[in-house]
Amino acid sequence: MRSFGNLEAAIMDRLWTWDRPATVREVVDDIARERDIAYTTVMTVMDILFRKGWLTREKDGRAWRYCPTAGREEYTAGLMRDALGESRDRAAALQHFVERMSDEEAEALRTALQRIGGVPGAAADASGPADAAAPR
Amino acid sequence: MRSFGNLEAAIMDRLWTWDRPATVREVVDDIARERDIAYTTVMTVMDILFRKGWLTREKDGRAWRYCPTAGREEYTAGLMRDALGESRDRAAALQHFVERMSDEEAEALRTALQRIGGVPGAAADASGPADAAAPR
DNA sequence: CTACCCCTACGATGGAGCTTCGTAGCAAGG
DNA sequence: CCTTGCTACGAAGCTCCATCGTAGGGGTAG
Repeated sequence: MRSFGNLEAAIMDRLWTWDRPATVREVVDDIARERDIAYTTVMTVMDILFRKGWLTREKDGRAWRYCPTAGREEYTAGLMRDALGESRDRAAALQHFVERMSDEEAEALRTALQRIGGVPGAAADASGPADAAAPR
Repeated sequence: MRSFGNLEAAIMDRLWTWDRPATVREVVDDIARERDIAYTTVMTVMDILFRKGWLTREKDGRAWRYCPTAGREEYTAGLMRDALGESRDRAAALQHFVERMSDEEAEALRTALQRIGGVPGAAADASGPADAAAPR
C-alpha cells in the first residue's frame, strides 16, 4: 500500500473528489491555480501512479483519461490495515486505537461493526447486505 | 513523519521485543547475526531516532541505554489514526476497514469499544491524553 | 497539403530522507 | 602507558519523489 508523496496526493485528491475519469490536462490546470507546475511533471507522476496500480486509464481521443482503482475511503482503510498488520498484539493495538477516538468515530465504528455481523450475544444478524457471513 | 525505514524498524523492533533499556552494542550484536552492519551505523540511526523523539536514553556507565517512547501497539494505533485522519468520510473509511477484518479482529474491536464506553449514548470519558513514556 | 497545437514517451536533474561507515576523541581498566 | 569500548561528527551513497525539457506523432484549421 504505502503512502503518497505530495504531488501524488494532490493528484489522487482531485481524481477522488471529481469522481470521474480525468485527463492530465484537467489535473494540471487545477493544480496550476495553486502553484506553478509543468504539464510533464503531472503527466510523469500520473504515469507512475498508473504503473504502480493506483490508477487505470483509457484512451479518449489523443489523451488518456485516468481513474483511481480504489476510492479514497478504501485507500484509507488499506492504510489502516497495513498499520494494524505490523503489530503483534492486534487486540492491544485496536484498544489503543479506539481509546483516542472521538465519540462520533466510535459511534461510526459501532455502526460499521453491526453491519458486518451480529453483535455478540444477539441472535439477529440477518439484516443488511450479506457480505461476510462467516460464522465463528 | 510516521513510518520507519528498514534499519529504523529493525531497531525499534528489537527494543519493543526486549522491552527494556538497551545499548547500541546489544542492538548491533543482534542485528549482526542476520547481516553485516557497522557499529556506527546503528549508533547513528539510534541517535536520529532519539532526536526525532522515538527513543529516550539515559547514561549507563559509558554507554547510553535507549527506550522507545511509545509501545509497539501505541505506535500502530498512531499509524492507524494518521491514516484515518486523512479521510473525509470517516464513517465510510471505517466501514471499509471493518469489512475486510478477520473475525478475531472484529471481536477484539468490539471488546475494545465496549471497554471505552460500553453503553450506547454514554460518552467515553477519556481521562488525560497521557503519552506513555515509561519503560517497563 | 501544410502549419500548428496538443498530447505522449523518454530521459535527465535535483532534493529529501534513510543507510552506511570512517576517523577522531575520551574514559576506564590492567 | 596502552588497550578497549563507546560517543560525536561528518561524508558518501542509495532510493524515491518531483521537476522539467526535448523529441515525436496525430488531428485540425486554413
